[in-house]
Amino acid sequence: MVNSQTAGVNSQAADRQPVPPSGAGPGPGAGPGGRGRGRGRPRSFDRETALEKAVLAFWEHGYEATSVSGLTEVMGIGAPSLYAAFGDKRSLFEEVVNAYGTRYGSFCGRALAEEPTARAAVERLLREAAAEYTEPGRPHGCLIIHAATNCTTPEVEASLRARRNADIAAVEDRIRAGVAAGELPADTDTAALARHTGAMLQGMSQQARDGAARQELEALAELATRIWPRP
Amino acid sequence: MVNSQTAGVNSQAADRQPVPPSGAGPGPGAGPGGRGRGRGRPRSFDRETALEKAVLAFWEHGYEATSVSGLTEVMGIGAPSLYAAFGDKRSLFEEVVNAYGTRYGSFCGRALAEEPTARAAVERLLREAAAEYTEPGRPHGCLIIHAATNCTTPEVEASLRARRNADIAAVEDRIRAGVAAGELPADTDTAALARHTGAMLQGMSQQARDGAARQELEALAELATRIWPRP
DNA sequence: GCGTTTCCCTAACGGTCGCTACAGAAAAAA
DNA sequence: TTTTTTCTGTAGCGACCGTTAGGGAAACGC
Repeated sequence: MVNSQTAGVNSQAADRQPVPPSGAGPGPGAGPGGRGRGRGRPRSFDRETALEKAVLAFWEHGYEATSVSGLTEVMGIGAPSLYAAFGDKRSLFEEVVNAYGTRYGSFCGRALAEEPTARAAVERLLREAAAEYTEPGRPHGCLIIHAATNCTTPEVEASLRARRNADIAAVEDRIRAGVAAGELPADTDTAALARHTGAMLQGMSQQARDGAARQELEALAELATRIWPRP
Repeated sequence: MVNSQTAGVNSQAADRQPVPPSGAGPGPGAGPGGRGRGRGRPRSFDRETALEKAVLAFWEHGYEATSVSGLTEVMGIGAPSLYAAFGDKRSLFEEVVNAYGTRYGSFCGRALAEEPTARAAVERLLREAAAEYTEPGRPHGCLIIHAATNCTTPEVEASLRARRNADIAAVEDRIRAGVAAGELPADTDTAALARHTGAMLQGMSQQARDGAARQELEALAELATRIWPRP
């Protein structure tokens, strides 16, 4: 009665893949949209640009407070185009979170991977977070931390929570590697140090949202590194 | 056309005062509601009990995600009774925040006021926060920190933000007093220490929401105090 | 040119939101 | 008792939510 179709899930099988695994470069076809060759009319908007707008919207207002009509407005497309290109709101948000991670959150992984010691890695992580969280011209703080607190959709909340805990686990892995390498005492409480790093990141993100300036967050980062065992 | 009344603000001038400044004790009249003597039918529910339920609901789900229908359900009253007793959703939330502060957040002010030194005050503040934020049988974390992030009503978000910043300012006042008393070096960066304390509280609150146990938060609190100038 | 395929726009769906008119019930005051 | 005042339950308001038919319009392969 409500939906006389098969099961009313989704009738049009649009492309909807997060990112087509095309070869290197911007891909074939310089036209707008340009996702290789299709049979019919090509998309009239740039998917990546629209996704970036969605990232900024979700980043600033969070999952719930960002309405689909608000999304269509900032993305410059109609609701049916949004649903055809990204699926429903949740899958768009999922894609947004991934895009955020690669475009804005990559400094975390880089700091952990590129620095020679665990201590230097965490120091750089916190220092760069102070800058990232207060970068002018974009929302302050971290999307992963703030976009899905107090959410009526528990799965969304749980997904970001899992991401946060995974990030802390990554820090702990790096610290453990430092202990194994002999940089840190063998009895170092790696879990506590990692959790402390995560708590500092989360506190800094909240402070950034509450109006703290970059210098203040950097002072915070500097303070936080004092707890480490003397080198 | 929409509202043929005067301005449609509020027709019934119910009592709606947050807490009647009655004398000490539970007040006159042991009956349910018992707000002195009124002329008509007395309220059939206990206002304080209902408010406490609202505190827990807002605490757990936040301002936006707590619907009025959800509130009426947990409070055990109908929507008109809620509006007559507490005004609209926002003023109820305001009252909830105040009630939370006096019933669950008072440990902050006590720690700052009762300890002999600034360092001991902050240490106790963090240690007790670890316990408060993970207390079984009630929502984890802090309502002030989490109930109005990503809010479609900017005033509500701003109100809690102001409260957080005021709390940090209170910590800084205590630290400054410690400097003035000679407990701490005269060149102590009081603002940074206070902000660090606030960031730790916020990080601990988020960790509590993300599933951290009391012991883990206590380890965090212990770590955080290492940054203080040696006594 | 053709037909086909896909996209975009308008409009609307059912559901929930915060909020309230209205009438009836209940208790205090007379 | 009667009168007056207030509370409570039903039922519904308009607005917005996320989501989707359905009908042109546009660009492809041929």
